[in-house]
Amino acid sequence: MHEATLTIGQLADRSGVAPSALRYYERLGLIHAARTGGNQRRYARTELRRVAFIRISQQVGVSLEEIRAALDSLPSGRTPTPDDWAALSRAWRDRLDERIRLLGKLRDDLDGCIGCGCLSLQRCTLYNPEDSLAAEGPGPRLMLPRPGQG
Amino acid sequence: MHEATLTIGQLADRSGVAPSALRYYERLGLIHAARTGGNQRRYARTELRRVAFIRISQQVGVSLEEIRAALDSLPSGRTPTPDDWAALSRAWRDRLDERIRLLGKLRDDLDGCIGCGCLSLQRCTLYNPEDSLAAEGPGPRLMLPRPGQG
DNA sequence: CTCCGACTTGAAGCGAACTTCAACTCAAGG
DNA sequence: CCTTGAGTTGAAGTTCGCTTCAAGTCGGAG
Repeated sequence: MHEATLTIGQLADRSGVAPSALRYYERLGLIHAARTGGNQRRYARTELRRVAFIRISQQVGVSLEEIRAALDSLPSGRTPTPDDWAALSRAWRDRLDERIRLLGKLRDDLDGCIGCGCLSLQRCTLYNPEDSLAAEGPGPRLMLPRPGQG
Repeated sequence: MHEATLTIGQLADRSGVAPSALRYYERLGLIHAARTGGNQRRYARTELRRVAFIRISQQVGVSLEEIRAALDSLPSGRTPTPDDWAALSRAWRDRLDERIRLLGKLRDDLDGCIGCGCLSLQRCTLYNPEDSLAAEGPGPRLMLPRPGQG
């Protein structure tokens, strides 16, 4: 016991991420696994940290594609140090600040409009909260919480 | 000029929402339109306010299904008053506060972890920010910014 | 009346992030 | 050796919030 590597089930249990999601992450190049003779995945323990970083980044509102790009920027030769991870985390700080700021503004405006009950389209500050309304391309696009795009 | 009703194109222009989206909202029962003899939609001006409410609610992070439920709770007999709209908006306040609070906590934790560079799964407060990790059902589900889905 | 742009419909597609399924192999215990 | 649970694959399905398309109709100007 206390093996050096983890099976996909073990990584799933320890990270709280479903095996199917882990395989999906691997297809996207977010995590990596060695293979046994019988073609089963064996994860290094450092992959736990990668998975943690992925889930935290998702909470910040970053897409898997951007997360992949961030992970690719980790030093390739050596095992990433705490400082390496801290640098990546710092990169999300501004994202998070901006999201919090926009939501805060929305709340303030909503409070103001609860007072007046206006909801008038062009007039109300609520309706054009300084960005949004910039449609680009097909597919679903929400105005604020958009789970990955800018 | 200054007609009593709006065509779908006019409503689209005035609300900033694409005609296809407006038809979609109608299919979901979020907005309603009368029809001309030739089967074209004619929107009452009050629909403008409904559309505004829908877009604002989306920014708060509410799903179209929940928005529909909220709109259904408006008085059916009369045209909604500013107070009616204010009551609905107030209902989203708590949602918004909670989202802001969670993001704020994430930011603070992220700051803490930038200091230590830990990202350790079970130990780090970042990884289990008091809720999340409750999978239910198929389909995509993000942990925080979830644009509407549970 | 003709024309053209705006409108109608249903069905299909898209993008993200996964899950589910079927059919199969591997690994460990008895 | 046999069984059983865990792992493998590729393909297809799911959810949300739309957009796009094709094929046809409406409506107002000239």
